Amino acid sequence: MEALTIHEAAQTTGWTPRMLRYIERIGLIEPARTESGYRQYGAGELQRLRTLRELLAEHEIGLGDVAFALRLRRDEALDGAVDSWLEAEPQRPETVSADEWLRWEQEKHARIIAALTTNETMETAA
Amino acid sequence: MEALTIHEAAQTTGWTPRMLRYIERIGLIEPARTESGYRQYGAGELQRLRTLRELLAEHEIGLGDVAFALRLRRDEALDGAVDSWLEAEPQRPETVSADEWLRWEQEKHARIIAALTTNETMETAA
DNA sequence: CCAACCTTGACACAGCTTTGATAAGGTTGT
DNA sequence: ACAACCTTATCAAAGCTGTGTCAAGGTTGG
Repeated sequence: MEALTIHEAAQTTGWTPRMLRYIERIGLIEPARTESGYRQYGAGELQRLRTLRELLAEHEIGLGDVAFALRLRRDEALDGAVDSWLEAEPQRPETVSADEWLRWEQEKHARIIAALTTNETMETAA
Repeated sequence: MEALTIHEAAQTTGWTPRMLRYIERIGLIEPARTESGYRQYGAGELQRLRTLRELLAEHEIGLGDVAFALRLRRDEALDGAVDSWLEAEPQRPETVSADEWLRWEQEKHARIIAALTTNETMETAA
């Protein structure tokens, strides 16, 4: 036996067994099962359970939000529909020039990397 | 002057004034205001209100879901964090080498003990 | 100046989400 | 063979979402 049971996994990750089942039910983490149906949490799942906790805490989001993000990623039609609805959003302070927009897009990637590789709040306050 | 008041906008879009205020509160559609604070719905907003209805109905999602998608789009750090968490999704026990597994097993007990002594919110075994 | 709008704020309620507890029964290791 | 796990299903409670309605007061147009 190389995987942890649900109680062991709960203990090492800080969740409760109940929540582990719930997290499975909403499709976030689905551990393998033994012949007889016992859940088996492997190292990958344990790691993801821990980072999931951090994700929720650091950004004040809920499990349902992550589940929705997953749904977006799996349902291309939905993703496109939502995205194109948001795309039309005329909320920007003022219409930016094509130049500014291009630059924004180019810097976007760098900002994401930065956000992921630093633990600090990025105060690149424009 | 071609902007509609909240009641007029509600009637032409199928929402209620109450919901239009709610939709504004969660950041989805924020109409301009007159000097005295009256909401002014323009053609663009009316169109978006109608397509928002379709979006929700066609994909069985809620306003909160769209609000979250908007948040993702505005908060790059959050978007990156969620995305990278989901990225690791296909991780399964067998993706981990036997070496790592062995080490994991050896440390398992210590981890559980540590988790128990540093996190007393889980006094299960009730 | 008055009716008919608008504003924000609050109370209310159904329904869904999140989480716990408990029951009835199967699996496992010693 | 028995304790200590595991499973699913169900009941329950706290909290959030979506929505209506009403109140107190400001704005507007005829």
